[in-house]
Amino acid sequence: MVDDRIELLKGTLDMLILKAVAMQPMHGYAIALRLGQLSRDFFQLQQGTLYPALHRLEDRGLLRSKWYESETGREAKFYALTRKGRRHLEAEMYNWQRMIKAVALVLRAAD
Amino acid sequence: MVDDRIELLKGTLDMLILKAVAMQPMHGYAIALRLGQLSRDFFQLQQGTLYPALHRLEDRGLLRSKWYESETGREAKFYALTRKGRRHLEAEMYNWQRMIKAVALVLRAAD
DNA sequence: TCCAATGCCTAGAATATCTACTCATTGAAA
DNA sequence: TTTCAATGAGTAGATATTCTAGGCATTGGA
Repeated sequence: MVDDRIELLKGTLDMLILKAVAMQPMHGYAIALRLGQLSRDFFQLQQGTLYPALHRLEDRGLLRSKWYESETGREAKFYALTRKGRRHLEAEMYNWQRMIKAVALVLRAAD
Repeated sequence: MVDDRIELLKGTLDMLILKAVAMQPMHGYAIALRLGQLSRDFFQLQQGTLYPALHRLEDRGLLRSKWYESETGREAKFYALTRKGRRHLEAEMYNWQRMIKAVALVLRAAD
Protein backbone atom coordinates (compact mmCIF):
# COMPACT_ATOMS: atom_id res chain seq x y z
CA MET A 1 0.00 0.00 0.00
CA VAL A 2 1.58 3.17 -1.19
CA ASP A 3 1.22 6.39 0.66
CA ASP A 4 0.36 8.74 -2.15
CA ARG A 5 -1.15 11.40 0.03
CA ILE A 6 0.42 14.73 -0.75
CA GLU A 7 0.74 17.01 2.20
CA LEU A 8 -0.31 20.30 0.78
CA LEU A 9 -0.59 22.95 3.38
CA LYS A 10 2.31 22.39 5.74
CA GLY A 11 1.00 24.89 8.20
CA THR A 12 0.71 27.71 5.71
CA LEU A 13 -3.06 27.79 5.66
CA ASP A 14 -3.43 30.68 8.07
CA MET A 15 -0.89 32.74 6.19
CA LEU A 16 -2.60 32.05 2.88
CA ILE A 17 -6.01 32.98 4.17
CA LEU A 18 -4.73 36.15 5.78
CA LYS A 19 -2.97 37.09 2.58
CA ALA A 20 -6.11 36.56 0.51
CA VAL A 21 -8.17 38.66 2.84
CA ALA A 22 -5.45 41.30 2.98
CA MET A 23 -5.95 41.91 -0.73
CA GLN A 24 -9.58 42.62 -0.09
CA PRO A 25 -12.29 41.47 2.32
CA MET A 26 -13.79 38.22 1.11
CA HIS A 27 -16.19 35.51 2.11
CA GLY A 28 -14.99 31.99 2.67
CA TYR A 29 -16.14 30.53 -0.58
CA ALA A 30 -14.35 33.29 -2.46
CA ILE A 31 -11.16 32.75 -0.47
CA ALA A 32 -11.04 29.13 -1.57
CA LEU A 33 -11.59 30.08 -5.21
CA ARG A 34 -9.00 32.81 -4.98
CA LEU A 35 -6.29 30.67 -3.51
CA GLY A 36 -7.04 28.11 -6.18
CA GLN A 37 -6.65 30.65 -8.98
CA LEU A 38 -3.55 32.28 -7.58
CA SER A 39 -1.76 28.98 -7.00
CA ARG A 40 -2.79 27.56 -10.37
CA ASP A 41 -4.96 25.01 -8.61
CA PHE A 42 -2.25 23.77 -6.32
CA PHE A 43 -4.31 24.78 -3.30
CA GLN A 44 -7.80 23.39 -3.38
CA LEU A 45 -9.16 24.02 0.06
CA GLN A 46 -11.74 21.66 1.38
CA GLN A 47 -14.55 23.23 3.32
CA GLY A 48 -13.71 21.16 6.35
CA THR A 49 -10.31 22.77 6.26
CA LEU A 50 -11.35 26.27 5.38
CA TYR A 51 -14.20 27.07 7.72
CA PRO A 52 -12.62 25.82 10.94
CA ALA A 53 -9.55 27.85 9.99
CA LEU A 54 -11.62 30.98 9.52
CA HIS A 55 -13.25 30.50 12.89
CA ARG A 56 -9.89 29.92 14.48
CA LEU A 57 -8.50 33.11 13.00
CA GLU A 58 -11.51 35.10 14.09
CA ASP A 59 -11.31 33.67 17.61
CA ARG A 60 -7.70 34.74 17.76
CA GLY A 61 -8.65 38.25 16.73
CA LEU A 62 -6.84 38.15 13.40
CA LEU A 63 -9.99 38.37 11.32
CA ARG A 64 -13.33 40.05 11.84
CA SER A 65 -16.48 39.02 9.99
CA LYS A 66 -19.76 40.52 8.92
CA TRP A 67 -22.65 39.36 6.78
CA TYR A 68 -23.13 41.24 3.54
CA GLU A 69 -24.69 40.58 0.22
CA SER A 70 -22.29 38.80 -2.09
CA GLU A 71 -21.68 39.43 -5.78
CA THR A 72 -24.46 37.01 -6.61
CA GLY A 73 -27.01 38.68 -4.39
CA ARG A 74 -26.91 36.14 -1.57
CA GLU A 75 -25.86 36.62 2.00
CA ALA A 76 -22.28 35.71 2.74
CA LYS A 77 -19.95 36.22 5.65
CA PHE A 78 -17.18 38.59 4.68
CA TYR A 79 -13.90 38.45 6.51
CA ALA A 80 -11.51 41.36 6.91
CA LEU A 81 -8.09 41.65 8.50
CA THR A 82 -7.79 43.26 11.88
CA ARG A 83 -4.71 45.29 12.72
CA LYS A 84 -3.47 42.35 14.72
CA GLY A 85 -4.13 40.14 11.73
CA ARG A 86 -2.03 42.36 9.51
CA ARG A 87 0.86 42.26 11.95
CA HIS A 88 0.48 38.53 12.24
CA LEU A 89 0.52 38.10 8.48
CA GLU A 90 3.72 40.08 8.22
CA ALA A 91 5.35 38.00 10.93
CA GLU A 92 4.20 34.77 9.30
CA MET A 93 5.54 35.81 5.94
CA TYR A 94 8.85 36.74 7.48
CA ASN A 95 9.13 33.43 9.30
CA TRP A 96 8.07 31.54 6.20
CA GLN A 97 10.92 33.07 4.24
CA ARG A 98 13.41 32.22 6.96
CA MET A 99 12.04 28.72 7.12
CA ILE A 100 12.26 27.96 3.42
CA LYS A 101 15.79 29.36 3.35
CA ALA A 102 16.76 27.03 6.17
CA VAL A 103 15.22 24.10 4.32
CA ALA A 104 17.06 25.11 1.17
CA LEU A 105 20.36 25.12 3.05
CA VAL A 106 19.76 21.55 4.11
CA LEU A 107 18.46 20.28 0.79
CA ARG A 108 21.32 21.84 -1.13
CA ALA A 109 23.97 20.40 1.16
CA ALA A 110 26.28 18.15 -0.74
CA ASP A 111 28.39 16.15 1.67
CA MET B 1 -1.21 37.16 25.92
CA VAL B 2 0.79 37.01 22.74
CA ASP B 3 1.23 33.86 20.75
CA ASP B 4 4.92 33.94 20.07
CA ARG B 5 5.32 30.30 19.26
CA ILE B 6 7.09 29.89 15.97
CA GLU B 7 6.04 26.90 13.99
CA LEU B 8 9.32 25.64 12.70
CA LEU B 9 8.94 22.38 10.96
CA LYS B 10 5.76 22.67 8.94
CA GLY B 11 5.75 19.04 8.03
CA THR B 12 9.27 19.05 6.63
CA LEU B 13 10.79 16.99 9.40
CA ASP B 14 10.68 13.70 7.55
CA MET B 15 12.25 15.23 4.46
CA LEU B 16 15.00 16.84 6.50
CA ILE B 17 15.83 13.66 8.35
CA LEU B 18 15.85 11.62 5.15
CA LYS B 19 18.11 14.18 3.51
CA ALA B 20 20.55 14.12 6.42
CA VAL B 21 20.73 10.36 6.36
CA ALA B 22 21.02 10.36 2.58
CA MET B 23 24.32 12.20 2.90
CA GLN B 24 25.62 9.44 5.10
CA PRO B 25 24.23 7.00 7.66
CA MET B 26 23.95 8.68 11.02
CA HIS B 27 22.64 8.14 14.50
CA GLY B 28 19.83 10.28 15.86
CA TYR B 29 21.92 12.53 17.99
CA ALA B 30 24.15 13.31 15.01
CA ILE B 31 21.15 14.02 12.80
CA ALA B 32 19.96 16.71 15.18
CA LEU B 33 23.40 18.29 15.31
CA ARG B 34 23.77 18.10 11.55
CA LEU B 35 20.45 19.74 10.79
CA GLY B 36 21.35 22.44 13.27
CA GLN B 37 24.67 23.15 11.59
CA LEU B 38 23.36 23.05 8.06
CA SER B 39 20.46 25.38 8.81
CA ARG B 40 22.60 27.76 10.84
CA ASP B 41 20.71 26.77 13.98
CA PHE B 42 17.29 27.39 12.52
CA PHE B 43 16.36 23.78 13.11
CA GLN B 44 16.98 22.68 16.66
CA LEU B 45 15.27 19.35 16.94
CA GLN B 46 13.99 18.32 20.31
CA GLN B 47 14.49 14.69 21.15
CA GLY B 48 10.78 14.24 21.64
CA THR B 49 10.39 15.31 18.05
CA LEU B 50 13.33 13.48 16.59
CA TYR B 51 13.11 9.97 17.99
CA PRO B 52 9.42 9.36 17.33
CA ALA B 53 10.04 10.59 13.80
CA LEU B 54 12.88 8.15 13.33
CA HIS B 55 10.74 5.29 14.56
CA ARG B 56 7.94 6.37 12.26
CA LEU B 57 10.25 6.44 9.27
CA GLU B 58 11.65 3.06 10.11
CA ASP B 59 8.17 1.59 10.57
CA ARG B 60 7.27 2.89 7.14
CA GLY B 61 10.30 1.22 5.66
CA LEU B 62 12.05 4.43 4.68
CA LEU B 63 14.92 3.98 7.10
CA ARG B 64 16.73 0.96 8.45
CA SER B 65 18.74 0.98 11.66
CA LYS B 66 21.62 -0.88 13.21
CA TRP B 67 23.70 -0.46 16.33
CA TYR B 68 27.33 0.45 15.78
CA GLU B 69 30.03 2.13 17.70
CA SER B 70 29.89 5.88 17.31
CA GLU B 71 32.75 8.32 16.81
CA THR B 72 33.11 8.60 20.57
CA GLY B 73 33.32 4.88 21.15
CA ARG B 74 29.80 4.40 22.45
CA GLU B 75 27.00 2.37 21.01
CA ALA B 76 24.58 4.31 18.86
CA LYS B 77 21.79 3.41 16.50
CA PHE B 78 22.76 4.31 12.97
CA TYR B 79 20.07 4.96 10.43
CA ALA B 80 20.44 4.48 6.70
CA LEU B 81 18.09 5.16 3.80
CA THR B 82 16.33 2.23 2.20
CA ARG B 83 15.64 2.29 -1.52
CA LYS B 84 12.06 3.19 -0.72
CA GLY B 85 13.34 5.95 1.51
CA ARG B 86 15.41 7.38 -1.30
CA ARG B 87 12.45 7.40 -3.64
CA HIS B 88 10.34 8.96 -0.94
CA LEU B 89 12.90 11.68 -0.32
CA GLU B 90 12.97 12.55 -4.00
CA ALA B 91 9.19 12.75 -4.11
CA GLU B 92 9.08 14.87 -0.98
CA MET B 93 11.66 17.26 -2.35
CA TYR B 94 9.76 17.58 -5.59
CA ASN B 95 6.49 18.28 -3.81
CA TRP B 96 8.20 20.70 -1.49
CA GLN B 97 9.44 22.74 -4.44
CA ARG B 98 6.00 22.76 -6.01
CA MET B 99 4.50 23.77 -2.72
CA ILE B 100 6.78 26.71 -2.04
CA LYS B 101 6.27 27.92 -5.59
CA ALA B 102 2.52 27.85 -5.08
CA VAL B 103 2.90 29.77 -1.83
CA ALA B 104 5.12 32.28 -3.58
CA LEU B 105 2.46 32.84 -6.23
CA VAL B 106 -0.04 33.71 -3.54
CA LEU B 107 2.25 35.84 -1.44
CA ARG B 108 3.47 37.83 -4.44
CA ALA B 109 -0.03 38.53 -5.67
CA ALA B 110 -0.71 42.21 -5.75
CA ASP B 111 -4.42 42.79 -6.20
C1' DT C 1 32.56 14.62 43.12
C1' DC C 2 29.83 16.73 40.08
C1' DC C 3 28.38 18.43 35.78
C1' DA C 4 28.06 18.72 30.68
C1' DA C 5 27.91 16.09 26.76
C1' DT C 6 26.60 11.99 24.49
C1' DG C 7 22.98 8.86 23.37
C1' DC C 8 18.27 6.64 23.53
C1' DC C 9 13.60 6.73 24.86
C1' DT C 10 8.27 7.54 26.30
C1' DA C 11 3.84 9.79 27.71
C1' DG C 12 0.56 13.18 27.09
C1' DA C 13 -1.27 17.30 25.20
C1' DA C 14 -2.19 20.52 21.69
C1' DT C 15 -2.95 21.52 16.78
C1' DA C 16 -3.77 21.10 12.06
C1' DT C 17 -5.72 18.88 8.52
C1' DC C 18 -8.63 15.64 6.10
C1' DT C 19 -12.79 12.91 5.07
C1' DA C 20 -17.32 12.91 5.06
C1' DC C 21 -21.03 14.51 5.90
C1' DT C 22 -25.49 18.36 6.68
C1' DC C 23 -28.25 22.28 5.25
C1' DA C 24 -30.18 25.99 2.29
C1' DT C 25 -30.73 28.86 -1.96
C1' DT C 26 -30.48 30.00 -6.87
C1' DG C 27 -30.53 29.56 -11.76
C1' DA C 28 -30.35 27.08 -15.80
C1' DA C 29 -30.94 23.00 -18.46
C1' DA C 30 -33.65 18.96 -19.61
C1' DT D 1 -41.26 21.11 -13.89
C1' DT D 2 -37.95 18.65 -12.03
C1' DT D 3 -33.36 18.13 -11.36
C1' DC D 4 -28.66 19.28 -10.98
C1' DA D 5 -24.54 22.35 -10.46
C1' DA D 6 -22.98 26.23 -8.24
C1' DT D 7 -23.02 29.13 -4.33
C1' DG D 8 -22.51 29.54 0.56
C1' DA D 9 -21.94 28.06 5.59
C1' DG D 10 -21.19 24.71 8.81
C1' DT D 11 -19.93 20.28 12.06
C1' DA D 12 -18.04 15.68 13.76
C1' DG D 13 -14.53 12.53 14.10
C1' DA D 14 -10.19 10.54 12.89
C1' DT D 15 -5.41 10.94 12.19
C1' DA D 16 -0.84 12.79 12.17
C1' DT D 17 2.60 16.00 13.68
C1' DT D 18 4.93 18.37 16.92
C1' DC D 19 5.96 20.03 21.51
C1' DT D 20 6.73 19.86 26.55
C1' DA D 21 8.53 17.45 29.92
C1' DG D 22 10.14 14.11 31.70
C1' DG D 23 13.37 9.23 32.37
C1' DC D 24 17.69 6.46 31.98
C1' DA D 25 22.70 5.39 31.30
C1' DT D 26 27.63 6.38 30.19
C1' DT D 27 31.81 9.17 29.74
C1' DG D 28 35.30 12.60 30.51
C1' DG D 29 37.00 16.46 32.52
C1' DA D 30 37.01 20.30 35.99
